[in-house]
Amino acid sequence: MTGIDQRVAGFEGQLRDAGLRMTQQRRLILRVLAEADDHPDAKGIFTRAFAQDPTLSLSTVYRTMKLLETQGAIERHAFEDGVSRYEHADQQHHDHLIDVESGQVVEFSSPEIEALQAKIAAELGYEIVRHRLELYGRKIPAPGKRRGRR
Amino acid sequence: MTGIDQRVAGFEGQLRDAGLRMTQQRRLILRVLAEADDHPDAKGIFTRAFAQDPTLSLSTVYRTMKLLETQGAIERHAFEDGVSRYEHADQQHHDHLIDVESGQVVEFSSPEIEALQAKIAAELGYEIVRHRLELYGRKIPAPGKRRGRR
DNA sequence: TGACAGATGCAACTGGTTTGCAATAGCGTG
DNA sequence: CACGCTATTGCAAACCAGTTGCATCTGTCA
Repeated sequence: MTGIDQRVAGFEGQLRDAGLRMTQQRRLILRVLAEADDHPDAKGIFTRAFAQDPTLSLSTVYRTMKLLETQGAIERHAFEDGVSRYEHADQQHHDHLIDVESGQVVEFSSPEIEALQAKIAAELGYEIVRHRLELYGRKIPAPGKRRGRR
Repeated sequence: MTGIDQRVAGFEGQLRDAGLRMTQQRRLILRVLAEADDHPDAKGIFTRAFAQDPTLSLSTVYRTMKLLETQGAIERHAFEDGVSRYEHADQQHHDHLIDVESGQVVEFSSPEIEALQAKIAAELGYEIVRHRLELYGRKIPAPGKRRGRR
């Protein structure tokens, strides 16, 4: 899991560079975030971290998330249910497809769509600062029924 | 303003058809909605309606909005600030571009993007149930216009 | 006009997130 | 390594959009 370790190191570096203190609770939260491959919300992060350190408080999680977000270390998304979910930002840009039945989040990216967005915005006299694209879908039963896949 | 009147009539028809009562407060809220050409939130609708009838309560606005939404008479959107904003649904599908400086909302639609979304979802094994596409942009100074910028 | 279920106003409540405050603990200095 | 300054933490209270229980009121239909 060196990938995770270096991700943690990256987080730490970002904080240090910003002149912030590296506390136990931040280290813990950073590790939880680095290990997450889903899109946990504050409570989820808190739960995972709390298991390691039962003195951690939820407000510290919120404060840390806000901090990391303004540092640009993580991204915050609010899907339809309204709660904020987080993911580390050390990956290329992508959008999300949410399975309406399971809540599972699938990431995807489409340069074509991005290009179209920019074109549309330009036609309206705008330049895009950021965007939000979420697809809510239902799994289609595999046609051939071939096994495997993922 | 017959456009508004017929929109109100449309709302009333939808409620009647659903076997619901046409109360004074609903009539008022319906009118406010029909007259709105922006994307007001519950408080905004309440404020406008309250000016006509100071006995109206905010919870009635919330209840009515939920009702109209399930009737399909209005659409609810939650942009980045998280609060629910509403617009009447008697128009064709469109997405939104939000001016990050003024908060102004511009509507647009792009069959090309919709098609791409469907294609992407299909490739991932999903069929789209609904989607959310919001562009956050900044107005570009008109091209002919001199004025150094940026 | 009367009866009754649906609708309203009010206040209390919810759930996610933020904040004031006193106590604690990084981190640079001596 | 101990010291001190200030950032950070935990806790509880506060916040805010939205919801809900309940007693009262009012459309609607006979």
